[in-house]
Amino acid sequence: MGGGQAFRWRRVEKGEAWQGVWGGAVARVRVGRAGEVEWSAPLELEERVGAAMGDYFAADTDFAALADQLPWRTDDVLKKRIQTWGGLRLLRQPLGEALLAFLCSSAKRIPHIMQMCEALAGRFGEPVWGSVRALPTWARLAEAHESELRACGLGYRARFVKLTAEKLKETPGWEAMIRGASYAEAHDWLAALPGVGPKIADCVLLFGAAKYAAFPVDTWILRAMAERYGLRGWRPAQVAQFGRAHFGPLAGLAQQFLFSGERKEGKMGRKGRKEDKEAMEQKRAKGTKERGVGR
DNA sequence: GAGCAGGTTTCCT
DNA sequence: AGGAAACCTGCT
Repeated sequence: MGGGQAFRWRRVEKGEAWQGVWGGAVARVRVGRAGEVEWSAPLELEERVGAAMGDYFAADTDFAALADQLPWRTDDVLKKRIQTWGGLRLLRQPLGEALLAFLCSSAKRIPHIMQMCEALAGRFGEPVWGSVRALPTWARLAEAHESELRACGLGYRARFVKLTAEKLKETPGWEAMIRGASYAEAHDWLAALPGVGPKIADCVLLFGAAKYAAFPVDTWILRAMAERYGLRGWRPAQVAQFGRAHFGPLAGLAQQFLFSGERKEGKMGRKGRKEDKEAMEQKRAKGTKERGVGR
């Protein structure tokens, strides 16, 4: 839940459960005594949430079976990650919400992305239950003023949200269009939205449209692929292409296994990060002919 | 308290 | 094409 797929889940009940909000639903999830997943929702929302749960958690998808289709038999790195992260799932979030959340995510850490989402929901979202509000619709965001969005802590992203909202307004059927399109078509369409580049487009498709060919390349994956697959010095677009070629049509699932492993290790020690940075520095120094040291 | 972050755009060479 | 720099804000 804290894996960076969705940003509206938080621990509740002394950390024994998670509470999440999506669409018009709010639910709590915990692991039961026998290891089974239990969920609950406010009584008045129970029916609606129950109907939405399966879709959100992609209950119809057997991720273990999908993971088995990945090339782990010839890839020890991947094999190890799959063994460690066996229960991994890819959420199927409402497409518009995924787009909004990841549009806010650029150059930000998870806690701040969560803050931005809360602020947007609090200011523009419809009430779901008690003080809990949903993320705003894109139609509502199109009505918002950029200054109001900035007040939600979006910074320069506020302009992108506003511009994207206006562009989406011109294409009312965009969600269905994305769902029906091929990965490549959907990716290119999304990446043409203001503030949406290749990484965010891939995240939206992977977590909001179940397009598993998407292979988001962020700094974590860039580092993981550099270190574990010998791709030092490769650029994000190249790594993305490698990922799709190497891991196949389920590359996005492989990405999540690698990503989870890398984040876990990154939290334990920053050594790898430092080394990588030094390598980059050296590379830069080599390619840069001294041209005035301004500053 | 300067530097940086789970990127993208824009402006350069 | 490909590399920097700029863009906001909160956290370390």
